[in-house]
Amino acid sequence: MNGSAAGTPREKDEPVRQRLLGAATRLFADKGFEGTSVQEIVAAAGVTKGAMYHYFGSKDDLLREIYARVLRMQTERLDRFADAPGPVATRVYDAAVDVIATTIENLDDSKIFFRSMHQLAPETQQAVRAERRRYHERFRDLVAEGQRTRVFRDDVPADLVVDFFFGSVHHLGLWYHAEGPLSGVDIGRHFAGLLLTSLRPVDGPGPASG
Amino acid sequence: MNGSAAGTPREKDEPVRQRLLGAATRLFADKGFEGTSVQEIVAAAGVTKGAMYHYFGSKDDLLREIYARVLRMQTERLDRFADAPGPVATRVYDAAVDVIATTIENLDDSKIFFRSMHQLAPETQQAVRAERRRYHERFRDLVAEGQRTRVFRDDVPADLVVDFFFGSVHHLGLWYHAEGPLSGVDIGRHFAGLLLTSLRPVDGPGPASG
Amino acid sequence: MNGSAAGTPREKDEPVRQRLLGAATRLFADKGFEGTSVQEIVAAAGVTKGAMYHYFGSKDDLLREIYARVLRMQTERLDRFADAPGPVATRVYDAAVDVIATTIENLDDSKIFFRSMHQLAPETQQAVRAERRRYHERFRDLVAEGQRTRVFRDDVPADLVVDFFFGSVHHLGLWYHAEGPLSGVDIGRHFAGLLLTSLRPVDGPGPASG
Amino acid sequence: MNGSAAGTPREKDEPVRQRLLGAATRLFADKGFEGTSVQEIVAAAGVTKGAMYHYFGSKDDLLREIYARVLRMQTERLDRFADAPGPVATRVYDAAVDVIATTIENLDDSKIFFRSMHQLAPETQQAVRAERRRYHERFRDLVAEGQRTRVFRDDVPADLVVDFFFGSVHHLGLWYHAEGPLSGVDIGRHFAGLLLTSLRPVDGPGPASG
DNA sequence: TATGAATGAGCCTTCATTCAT
DNA sequence: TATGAATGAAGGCTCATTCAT
Repeated sequence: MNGSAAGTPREKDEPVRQRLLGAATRLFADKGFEGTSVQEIVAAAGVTKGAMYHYFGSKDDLLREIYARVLRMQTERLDRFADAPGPVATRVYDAAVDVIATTIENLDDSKIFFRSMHQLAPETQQAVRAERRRYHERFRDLVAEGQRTRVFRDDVPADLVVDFFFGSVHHLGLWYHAEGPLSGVDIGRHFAGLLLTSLRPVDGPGPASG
Repeated sequence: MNGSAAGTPREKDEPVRQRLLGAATRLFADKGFEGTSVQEIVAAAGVTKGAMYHYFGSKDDLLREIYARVLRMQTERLDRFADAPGPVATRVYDAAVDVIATTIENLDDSKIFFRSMHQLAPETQQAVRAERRRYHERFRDLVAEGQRTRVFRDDVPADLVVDFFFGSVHHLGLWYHAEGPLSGVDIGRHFAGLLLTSLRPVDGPGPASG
Repeated sequence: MNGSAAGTPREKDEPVRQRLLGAATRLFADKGFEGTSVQEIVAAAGVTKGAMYHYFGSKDDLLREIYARVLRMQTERLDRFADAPGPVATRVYDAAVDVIATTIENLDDSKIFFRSMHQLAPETQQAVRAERRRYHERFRDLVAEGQRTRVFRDDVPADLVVDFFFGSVHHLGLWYHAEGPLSGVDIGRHFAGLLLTSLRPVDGPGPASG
Repeated sequence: MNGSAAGTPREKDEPVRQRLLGAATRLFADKGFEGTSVQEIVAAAGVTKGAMYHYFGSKDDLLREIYARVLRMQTERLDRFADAPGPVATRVYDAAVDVIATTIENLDDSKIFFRSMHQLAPETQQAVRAERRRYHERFRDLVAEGQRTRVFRDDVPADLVVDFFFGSVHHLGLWYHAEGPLSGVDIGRHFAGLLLTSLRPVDGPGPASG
């Protein structure tokens, strides 16, 4: 018989834990992991230090959870798009639009991801990299499928295409602002369009021949 | 008869200052700005703390100098390529190859640049952003020139094209390793090729139509 | 069954805070504010640095508390004597004896007060000066009352009389030693006697005419 | 054949030394001895650190010189007044006026004297105290002479009278401002008048009997 | 006589974490 | 489940002083 008697159970059961993760995400994105003190996090979450150490083993633990949450979501979504029916070009396009729109919806997560990787404990860091690499390979396999079927040019290694595109994705947190005229999906369509176009078979690697 | 009499005086005139900047660059890239202690920097440079504070006003000052050095170099190089004669596609291609090769040659600088911006004092941060914006605009103007002259597609805003491409550039530090099979110029040619291809006039924005 | 159950809770409720203030007072008086390190204070109080920064925001904060304590006590005592019934000469005499005896009882506070004022933050300094000025004015009004009623000579501005007398008070810390033959009240009676005599109406300002 | 060829020799021979002492005096009075860095002193004097360490053995040495200068001047002046002809009351009065006027003319010296004593090396401190004590005794002997000759009341120890009066003198630095309406001599006459009056023979030690 | 780069010890403060309650 | 006092290590920085020139 706990607090779930009234209100949505999910949000009532672990409100402290969620508030802590939310506050930590916002602060880590704004000021960096090392630039944020545990005191600031618990103050922003409206709890005390003792409470935080009840739910999380350490400050690093908070960061680890944030990474886990991001990776879980990204993997789930990519799987859905990659496993969908339809031509490979469409699947790549849709997955590309989605990853950009999703990244923009969770821009704080993205800011943290590439800025704070080196703060994780070595083993955690390796685990994150491994999971990330699986994600990369999933996307690369899609590209390679397009290359095998002659839908995409094959003079650029598929791995390199993925690094090319995901650079643009990861960079979003450094320039995108919600106040601008373009929504996340707008950006997604533009970027995915550039990606698909860049993969069209070409005559040569140099500057446009025409 | 040492090198300072007639030879290159660079290594003898400011050896301590240069050693400090070098050590700081390496360490900041490896462990982050906040993860690196002044003690570690001076130990790596083989001097004492007092010496560091003789040449730099603070730890922040070291970071500021690193940013200034990067910006100066990047601006100089882009100007050279943008002002060169020849068709706009060639100029964009050459500049794109160069920025990637140069970034890879100075990968530590690149790692620091986008990870530690928020550690700079607000005014310094603004100055860096302003200088960075000028660089962005210089590149964007090249793209826009190509769009005006119908060499490039014009259904994607030139600013967005620049953000798309430079995401890939800035991301290099997160995956490129010198031990791989591809040199900086190799990567540059591949990425610049993808960029140029992505800018070819297209029928529509969706997944490749034909 | 310790003192905190029913006895005086003072020693048990805030032992660390009080020990810190006591140690700081003693050391600041001996070696000056800048000549005393936080390390020395916490060692003398038998706690760690972290504990000190749990109770006080900074080393300056300790000094500020010492000033506040002194000012509170002095103001309270002067008010009591000034508001007492009886002729003005008696009230001035009693207040003068008391301030001297009290100063001698808290000689460390007195040593700190006039030696370390310039170490306070500008705003704190102003607040202390303002409170000190109110004290001065309270005493001055007593003197002025005596001048108006012809009990005291009125050829010396009352403000100047107060500065004259309180110089002697503040100077106590520089020469008084408890080992001497005279108690605080002894000194108080002598100094108050000199003050009262100096205020007797006179023929002229020059050297004694008779 | 040194720089004394042009200009007043005295001021030309040791201009650096004098400028350093002047700058140090001003800064020590403003910010305290420990609150003033050697760098600030040499900057204010317009010389370099090396120059300072050429003329003075240490920062402490500067302070020692300032104390020596003050003591020398005060002793000289008191001697002149004490050894003058005339009644003892007049000599005390004149000496009292002079010490106040002189103190006000050199208020920075006075501020330093009582605030920074504890910064001197133990031996220097003892030497200063000894010299100071000789000064005190010289003045006390004047008072005692007046008591022996029945010009002054003798129910207050002469030593105490001197401590009483010199408290007022030393306190000047804490409240006197040149912008006020009263000159140094004005204050001197008022304070000396209060002193002389306070020394008139009285009926009893208590509050004025009338 | 004067320079200024370099030293090295020490200072104030912050902070993640623990633990008795 | 939660508190908050207390710890202890580490961090950035200042500064009087020295020394080769």
